Amino acid sequence: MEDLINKIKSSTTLSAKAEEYVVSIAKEKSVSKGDVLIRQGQAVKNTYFVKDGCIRAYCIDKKGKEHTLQFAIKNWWISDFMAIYNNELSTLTIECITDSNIIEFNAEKLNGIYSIFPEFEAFQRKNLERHVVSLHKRILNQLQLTAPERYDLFLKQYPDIEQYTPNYHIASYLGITQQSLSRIRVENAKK
Amino acid sequence: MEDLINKIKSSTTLSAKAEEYVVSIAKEKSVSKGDVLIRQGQAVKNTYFVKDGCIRAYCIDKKGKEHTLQFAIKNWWISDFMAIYNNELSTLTIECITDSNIIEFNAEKLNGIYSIFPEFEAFQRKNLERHVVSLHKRILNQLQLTAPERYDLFLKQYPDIEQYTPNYHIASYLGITQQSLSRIRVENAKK
DNA sequence: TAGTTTTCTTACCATAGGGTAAATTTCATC
DNA sequence: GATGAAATTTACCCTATGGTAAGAAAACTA
Repeated sequence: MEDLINKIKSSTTLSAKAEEYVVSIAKEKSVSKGDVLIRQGQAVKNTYFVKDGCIRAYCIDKKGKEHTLQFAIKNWWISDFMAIYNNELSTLTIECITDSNIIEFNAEKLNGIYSIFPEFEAFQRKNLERHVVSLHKRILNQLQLTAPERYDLFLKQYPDIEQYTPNYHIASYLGITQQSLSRIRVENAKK
Repeated sequence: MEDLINKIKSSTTLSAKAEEYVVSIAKEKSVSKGDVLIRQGQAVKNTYFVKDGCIRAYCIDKKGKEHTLQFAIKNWWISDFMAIYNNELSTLTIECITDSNIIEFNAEKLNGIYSIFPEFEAFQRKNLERHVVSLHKRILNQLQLTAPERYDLFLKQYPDIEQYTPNYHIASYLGITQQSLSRIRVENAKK
């Protein structure tokens, strides 16, 4: 919980009351590998802050194939933001890849925080700006890098994620099959 | 200018003073096909609101190949947000595809608006939420759709953009070559 | 440790898309 | 309308990746 409070304090002034409010709507939880926090097609009730562990967000297409949109590790947020912002049912499934410790927030209350404590607007605006930048970068990477280059970059961005997740989730994040990723890894090992 | 003011009013309360301020830092301009508003590698001074016309943002990779990140048409914003938020030099070039009418904002002043008129925080937060959603969707489309499917979707999202821009810019947005797009178009025409 | 399941690798063939080049069409300008 | 430039299509071959399947390795579980 402290990590999160410090994270918030680092980008906005946080009154004692605001801090108290955040703590009051937060629920610390331990979850197990395989647990599903949000299921595709259902209403999205919560947003999660990862204390430790590894969680991923994916969607399943018509053919039943999974596509990983995001991995969340220590100090990251994860939820189906599309569903929350558009007030729709979830298109994503959020699943724990490892046993994890998380902080659960009621998405509605967290969304209502702006009217109670307007100082959170700036905090969230800055968060969203960073989020937009990272998504822009991901799109540009997808456009201009080859699969091996994207894999290199991925390993740099998530240095020790390989110990958390099977490779086929990484392949699904990169937009290739696990067989292709395996070939890339074999090529890399030769060098 | 009215379009923009109405757009802002539709998502935040706008005091007379705030409106006055926005107008005071806005410069309406007519620009010509081929004009470059922001150049890759240089400082980003402005953010643009498109009144009409068509503008695109692209980056050039090591091999000299262009990759289109965004098209902006009527009522859209365009700039190098990565550069602005990270306070870096531009990685994008913003170029007018057609003669256009735009409103130019000094990016720094627009960024300083939050401290002067905090009511803009909510406006910008909501903008950014929508932006995040659209980027998420684009990434998911890239992951789960084939090139012909992405092209279909593109035509639905930008119904009459074909009259503005050569196909090779669309190909570059979709992440394929113009030759591939041409093949797709031939296939589509057969049906 | 043996057995079972999961993950990863390898192999084979099929295919979409890339690279280069040339032909064709469309568009702009005189 | 004639000329030249720009954009699109077509053709050729090549490569990266996909799909399916099977085998090998690793990770669990009893």
